[in-house]
Amino acid sequence: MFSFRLECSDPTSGGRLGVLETSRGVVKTPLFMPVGTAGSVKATPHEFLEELDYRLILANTYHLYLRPGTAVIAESGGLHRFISWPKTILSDSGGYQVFSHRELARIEEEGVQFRSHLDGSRHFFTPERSMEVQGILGSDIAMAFDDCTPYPVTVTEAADSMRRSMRWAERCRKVVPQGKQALFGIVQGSTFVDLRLESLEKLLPLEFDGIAVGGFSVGEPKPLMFDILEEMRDRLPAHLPRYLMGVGTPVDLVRAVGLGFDMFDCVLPTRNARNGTLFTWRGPIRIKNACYRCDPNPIDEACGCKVCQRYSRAYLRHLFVAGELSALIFNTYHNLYFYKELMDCIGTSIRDGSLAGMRRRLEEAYQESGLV
RNA sequence: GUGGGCGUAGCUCAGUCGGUAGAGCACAGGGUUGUGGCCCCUGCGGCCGUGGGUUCGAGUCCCAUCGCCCACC
Repeated sequence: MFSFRLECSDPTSGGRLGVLETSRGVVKTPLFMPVGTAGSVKATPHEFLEELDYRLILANTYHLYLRPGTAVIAESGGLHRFISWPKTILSDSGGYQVFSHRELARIEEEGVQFRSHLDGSRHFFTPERSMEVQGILGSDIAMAFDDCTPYPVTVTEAADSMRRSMRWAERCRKVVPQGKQALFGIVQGSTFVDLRLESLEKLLPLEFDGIAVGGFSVGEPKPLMFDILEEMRDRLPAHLPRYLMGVGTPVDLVRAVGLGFDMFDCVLPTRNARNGTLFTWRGPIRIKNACYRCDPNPIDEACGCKVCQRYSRAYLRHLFVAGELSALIFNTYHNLYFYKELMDCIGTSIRDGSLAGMRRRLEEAYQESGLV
């Protein structure tokens, strides 16, 4: 079961408020989904996710297929049971992994030949196979298997790649017809507006449950992405959830919500936490910096998270520098709290009509960091 | 006491035939967008134990000396 209900669409800010429902629960949009590649949001027990009220996490088809493998997950009764997460799961198709490990992959019309990054073993992934594996995982929302186009490419290469993704999307749809598992199609087309619009036109007749936009944040200039999102804005059907894949920074999220996007995932809050970058309302701080050696203050005075309630920057810096596992856990917890609060705040701002102001404040705070 | 080995960046060590020094780690700053805690970039850092000598020129060759290690007495 899958449904998306649009509650309001604010003409001034461009932001949308909605409710997404699956048989495993209800979530409000705009929504940020933490990335749990291998069936776990890194450094984060499920209890923390529940505490932070995250009700939808990502899992990755490619990673879970290689390890532990579909047999183990099937034997355990599906991914939800295997990882003991009763709430909603969205599975990424593996398309992005082909992109990020493209030195190990060879793309053909039929599918992708690739070597495992774990042990070098050979595999052949097709749209059908990705759907089959996502079916075994039993995710609530499956993603079409796409060809994520690198940047930069020529318009010809981008068109070839995008059209391949569209043919693959059609094949995905045949394996997972409407009403079975929820399935989102993915718009490609690199940085070419015409290709993006063509891609969208090709997806719409396939009646996907949601429209994702992929292939951004792969090295292209940021304004280019926002220009294209703006061009797409009025062509996207209002009744479908819009998912901007792999994005992004706090400022990216506010901007993209203003362009009508409802769902996001990104490794930034969790990966950057593990590398020492912590998000705050006054900009990012790099906890490893020497200036925090003796700083008795919390990461963020304005933050209500339990890490900020208890621990000083000095202690968190020490844990990070010492390579303590707790540093990864505390840092990740804080960043996930920040992202949750950010999305809540975005929702409230849409209701208030204050999204533009919030966006300006955040842009100012993040201006100097480069994370804008 | 005798013989041998070793003293080069904060640490562990490279340094060819003699041409005024490099790496890794550490430290400092930056990067990371459908995830490997990985990784990448940049920077700081040296009276080459000390004193003589040979040489146009010594981390490198010679002498002395100090320190550490090993073996033998």
